Amino acid sequence: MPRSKDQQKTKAIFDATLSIILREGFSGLRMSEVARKAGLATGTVYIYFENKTELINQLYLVIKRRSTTRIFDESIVGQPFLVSLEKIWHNYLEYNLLKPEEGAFVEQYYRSPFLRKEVIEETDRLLLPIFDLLERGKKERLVSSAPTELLVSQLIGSINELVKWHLNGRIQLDKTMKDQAFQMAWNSIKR
Amino acid sequence: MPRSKDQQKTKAIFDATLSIILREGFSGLRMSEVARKAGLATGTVYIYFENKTELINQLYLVIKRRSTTRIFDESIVGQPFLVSLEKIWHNYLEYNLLKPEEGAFVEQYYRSPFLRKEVIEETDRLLLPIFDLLERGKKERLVSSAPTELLVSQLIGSINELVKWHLNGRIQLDKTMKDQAFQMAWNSIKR
Amino acid sequence: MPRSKDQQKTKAIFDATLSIILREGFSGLRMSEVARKAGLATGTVYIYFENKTELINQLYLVIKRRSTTRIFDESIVGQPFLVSLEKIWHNYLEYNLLKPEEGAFVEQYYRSPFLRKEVIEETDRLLLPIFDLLERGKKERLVSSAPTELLVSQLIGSINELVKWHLNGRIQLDKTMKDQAFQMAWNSIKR
Amino acid sequence: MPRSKDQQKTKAIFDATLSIILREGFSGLRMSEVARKAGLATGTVYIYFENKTELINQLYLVIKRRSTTRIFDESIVGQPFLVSLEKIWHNYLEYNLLKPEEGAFVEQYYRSPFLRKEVIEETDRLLLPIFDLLERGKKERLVSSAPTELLVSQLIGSINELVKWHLNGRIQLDKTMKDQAFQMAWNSIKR
DNA sequence: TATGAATGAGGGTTCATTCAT
DNA sequence: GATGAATGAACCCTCATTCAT
Repeated sequence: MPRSKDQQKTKAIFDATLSIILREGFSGLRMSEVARKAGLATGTVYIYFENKTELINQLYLVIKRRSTTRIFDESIVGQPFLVSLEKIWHNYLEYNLLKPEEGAFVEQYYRSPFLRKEVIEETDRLLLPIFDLLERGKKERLVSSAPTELLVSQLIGSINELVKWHLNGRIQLDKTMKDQAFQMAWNSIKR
Repeated sequence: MPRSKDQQKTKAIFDATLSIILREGFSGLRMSEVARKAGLATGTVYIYFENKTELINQLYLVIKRRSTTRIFDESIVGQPFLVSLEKIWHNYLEYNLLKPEEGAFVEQYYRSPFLRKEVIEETDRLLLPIFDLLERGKKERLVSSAPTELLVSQLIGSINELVKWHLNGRIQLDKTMKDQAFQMAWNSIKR
Repeated sequence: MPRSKDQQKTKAIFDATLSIILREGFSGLRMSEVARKAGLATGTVYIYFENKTELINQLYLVIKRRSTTRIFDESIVGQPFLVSLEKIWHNYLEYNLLKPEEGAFVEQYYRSPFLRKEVIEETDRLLLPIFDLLERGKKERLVSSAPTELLVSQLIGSINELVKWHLNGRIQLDKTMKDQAFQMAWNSIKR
Repeated sequence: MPRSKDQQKTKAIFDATLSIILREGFSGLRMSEVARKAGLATGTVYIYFENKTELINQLYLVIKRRSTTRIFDESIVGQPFLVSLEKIWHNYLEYNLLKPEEGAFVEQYYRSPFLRKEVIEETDRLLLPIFDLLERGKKERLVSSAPTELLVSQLIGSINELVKWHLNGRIQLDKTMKDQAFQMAWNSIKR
């Protein structure tokens, strides 16, 4: 049995799901529509995913793993603290700009009846590298001694909002703007 | 004369709606459940709101108007810039801590199929006072010359995330933590 | 208690009912709409009529009685047969052209779940004068010896259809056309 | 391969619809009842018809097309005028006696909120053969010179009423009665 | 494995009728 | 009597899931 075929269909289903959620939101997500957009029959989706909840949770996991991998890549290893931080900060921003559908999905997942705690616990752990990095920054006396959770939340929160305002059209994010935003972020956490 | 339309019932419906959305999310919002929780018959809800969309949009408007009024109150008038800023910052934080159900509602409204553009346009205008305040801060050479939209988005984004982490239990928001958070916010925008 | 007030309201309710049925059909008939159009509160309609069924049946009776009175008036008494027949034929036609809403109502009443057999039995008896007239025509050797029911049905059926086609716009009913139609009717039953 | 959409089911739905309307009238037509009577789940009806309106309009079209085909068949071609006319007249009568449910449906459709103008326009065109036939009768100097619309309406109206009176029990339609009725019809239009 | 018709519980909305004022 | 807000059963339609092919 061609495992490759499976992979393709799984991807088609994920892509279809994301594009529907970006356009119509979670409540516009119908399994038949996912199938149609993925070029499959409705029943086929149920061969790949036990049910809608499973599909959504799997997709959440995939997105979180993929995005973290891309964002942290090798940015951290063996680089000066601030270089790493800036790289990660930009990676995070760019990733969210590039994949607005994933952002929309993740945000809605949190408030959805599909959310599964174990999944959240697993994906929370994906943030460890940024916690580690900031701890290092503290040790190097570069970063404020405020609790790391606070530092991380503020970094993330401000980027998330930035992306929203950009997608809204309230902010036009060019190079300068991004640099200013990073400067603000850095100012907020630096010692 | 029959009983006349009742302000209290409107409130009961709004409260029921919010509490359901906090617990179950937008997709768990059933009109029959709203009615039950509000102590009314299903049909009665339709006397007060033409349909589900209308109920949700009206509620959004009410929440936004009420919250902005509370947050901005007289904090701005005739006070030194930084005093105003800190007051508003704390008002915003406290309001969101006090009414997590409203935050949950507002966040989901944005991605919902119920969203109506005119409503967003109206509520966006409610943010004008904070824009004005920051412009004043710029004129007084206290605040960075970065675009005001950027400054506002960063202030808001970081508070929103802070509240989320608090409600998640990832952050324990005591007085010290709040002060540190404000200090970070101020550091990010000050000149 | 002023009985006149009652009469007026009853009439207002009947008129409202008819005008709604003409525009929207039986299935568009809502008690609240009847009340609104009659300038009354919903509950008031229930003071005058026990329920919807009662309202409709009363209205049917009133219409049938009124129309028969108008159609037969004194046309029959002491006039030559053909003069009576033509008068009645024209009365019937004109009445239906004048009150299309009553025609629409009566037709739909027959197929409705509101129909009550006793009412039909009573109103059927209203047709007796035309039966009598045709019997007289037979005795005077002016009219075909076919069963009177057949004769009556054919006279009525052709007028009803004529009115429908006129209201549809498929036929433009002017004086000539009406005379031609009567001539056809007469030709169909004359000996 | 799944079961594929089924002609038989369409028919079952149509039959169920007609039988309900005959017994209960248009206002007694509930989609769930249609499904039950057709031996299907409610949702299944919606696979075959987009909604109630669509079901009713499709049914109207099918009935009108089928009945006209049966009524006109080859009765008209290459036969003397009066032979054709009598055949069609009888066909029309017999069809309506045979399918009272279709008559009931058609009559109510006209007054219903489901009526769609294009459908009426299309089905009106189905009457063209009888118009043509009568024109031919006029050319052959057999038929009165009255407007063809008038002639057609009178023929149709009298048969419709005849059928109603028969179904009511007011007329017992045997062979003799039918012949008399045709004679009346012919007398009404002949030159 | 793939298909898509079939299922039926469930949700939004309507509207005849009631009843507190 | 008059009012119109309140009630809740009932109806239309959707959509996650199943299953015959």
